Amino acid sequence: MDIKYAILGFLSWKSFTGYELKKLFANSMIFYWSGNNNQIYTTLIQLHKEGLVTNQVQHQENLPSRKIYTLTESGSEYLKQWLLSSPEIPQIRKSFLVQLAWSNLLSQSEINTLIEKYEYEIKMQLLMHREKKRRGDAVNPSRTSRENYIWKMISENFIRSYESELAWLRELRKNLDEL
Amino acid sequence: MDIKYAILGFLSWKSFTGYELKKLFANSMIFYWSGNNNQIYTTLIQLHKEGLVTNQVQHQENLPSRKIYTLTESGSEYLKQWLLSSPEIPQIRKSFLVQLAWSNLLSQSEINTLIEKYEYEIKMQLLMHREKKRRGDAVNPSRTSRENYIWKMISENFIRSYESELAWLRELRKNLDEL
DNA sequence: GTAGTCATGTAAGACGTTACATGATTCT
DNA sequence: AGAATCATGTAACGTCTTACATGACTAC
Repeated sequence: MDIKYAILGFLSWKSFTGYELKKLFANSMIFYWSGNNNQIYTTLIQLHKEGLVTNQVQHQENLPSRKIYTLTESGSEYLKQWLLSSPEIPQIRKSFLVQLAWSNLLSQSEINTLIEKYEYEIKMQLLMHREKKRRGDAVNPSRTSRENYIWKMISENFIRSYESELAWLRELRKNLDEL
Repeated sequence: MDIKYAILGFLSWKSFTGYELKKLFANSMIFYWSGNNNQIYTTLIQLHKEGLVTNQVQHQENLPSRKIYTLTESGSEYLKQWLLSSPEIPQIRKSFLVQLAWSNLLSQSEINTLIEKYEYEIKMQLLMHREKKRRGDAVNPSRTSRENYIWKMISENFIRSYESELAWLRELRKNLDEL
């Protein structure tokens, strides 16, 4: 999948500048791109060339001008086509599992340390996500109750992934200790 | 993370040719790279330059020659250093969640179709993994009971991820129907 | 005075994929 | 006859990341 659909999605919510989009990407987990300049600005320029978005330059005093991007009719159509396309299977890459796979080269205590470090990282992620959900400061267009529910469930999806990982880790540790 | 550690890991198990490694990657989920020629052969050449592996050319009649790669002492050291390094957090990319996020543009029945398609894909993945585990034909060095257990738990990790996803999907569907 | 925000853009490079290239052998 | 396996390698390209570049303003 491509960042362009995520950008078109944001613009289907409301108009944004590249700078604003960049921050939205940087602060979200669902929209998993880093939010680096290169990708955002060049994608916007390309979408503009293809007529999927228009922009309006807003001059400001004492601040740089901003380009406010708006979705066009054909942009909306293009996005909708993608929304209806068959979902891809999740791409899950856990380099920790690769470390574990070759942990035969490590001692029992080195393995335990490795697992503990990973467990700590996962717990931190979980805390972050739970805190974001609790504070309700996660991005959420919330145009309808359905949309609001869907965005909450998207947050919940991440939380459950981490919870499932922790449950798995507890079992792993317990059985390794008994071995 | 880099494919080179995964390759060094395989070679810490036993010697392999590039072609064999390619198939190992293509058939495994944990070692999530596609197993394309370019990456494998060029990485092996680079590892050889760095002295982390050596190779021995084996000429065969009626078949192309093969280069059998073996881990060196310094390759083993290099791998071990990485094994001891702090695990990265999992990289989870679910483009389906991006589709869901902007599903405000879709009708209720279009959303349901989308969810059903995704559910089907996840179920298929789960079946595949369960079947692989049941048949016991998944790659597993199984040099010690500890290693055998760890590799089984790695398979289990994938199965649980998909099970957790399905449980989440059931809840999503149920509540969207009631909304 | 150092760092951060606002705002846009470019350059260089890492990582990964598909496809191209060769050529004999074996299976259906 | 056509496809797959064995075996190595290269080319072209897509995607994403970090870092560079500018310049004014604001906050500590």
